[in-house]
Amino acid sequence: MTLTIATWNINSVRSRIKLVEQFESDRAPDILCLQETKCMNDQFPSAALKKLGYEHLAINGQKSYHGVATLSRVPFTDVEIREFCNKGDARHIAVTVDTDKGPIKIHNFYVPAGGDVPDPEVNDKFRHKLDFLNEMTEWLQGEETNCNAILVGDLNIAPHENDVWSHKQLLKVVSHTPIEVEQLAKVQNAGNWVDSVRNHIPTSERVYSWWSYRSPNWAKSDKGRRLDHIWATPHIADQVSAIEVYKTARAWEKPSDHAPIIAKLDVEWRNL
DNA sequence: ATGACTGTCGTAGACAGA
Repeated sequence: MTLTIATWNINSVRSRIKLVEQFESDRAPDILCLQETKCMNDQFPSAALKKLGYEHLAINGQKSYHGVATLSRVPFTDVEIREFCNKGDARHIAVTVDTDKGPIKIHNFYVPAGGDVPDPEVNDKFRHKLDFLNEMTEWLQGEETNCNAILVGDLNIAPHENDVWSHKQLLKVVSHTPIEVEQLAKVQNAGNWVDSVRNHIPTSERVYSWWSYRSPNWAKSDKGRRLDHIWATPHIADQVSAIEVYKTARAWEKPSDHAPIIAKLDVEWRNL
């Protein structure tokens, strides 16, 4: 038995509940981490998701914006929510599940997008993004270093040259600027995280998880970015046997602008 | 041509996404 974990920026869970159902039917991940749910907890379509087999729901929503949720067939032994930058934003939730390799903590993050201008002096949203990453770094290098963990989500940064359609043209575009890439590396180092997607797909190959709505020929022009990530602590990273970017979902009717990413782990969770 | 868009709230158009 394996454990499959998916991350997907759904861009409104209420508008795209049918797409979540389609994804469950196609790939049936055991744990599905959603970002940009865009609704308060009492508006969350819990009943429809429980029908899909996701009996265990960890939800951190807010009105209109942001919001994360972790849906699971596996029971949680713990749920934790952390607020960043004292803004009251719903951008993180962590669950813990029991496996034959011991407990695994699964962080689900939605990092701020950062607005248009990549200068913290003139753009408060960019400053917020950098502050958020700093807080992540400080927290992760604290008490979070010694347990088995996975960190997924829309981190809104494409770190490598082949994580964007044009490294040169995006160097000054928020999501691929050197300062962001550097800050993301600090977060990664702080938790000793392995980039599981790049561990399975070499950096010489292009990988994207997001394509703008503004391009009607998004598939043909393929001007994407890898904004969504699956990281794991070293021992768990060794158990990741497959990675898939489910690009099919980006071509569905009324899609999210992000595609799901799936990791398959050789980890036992049933009948422990 | 990095835009030719999209969701929420609320009922027009601002705001956010990235």
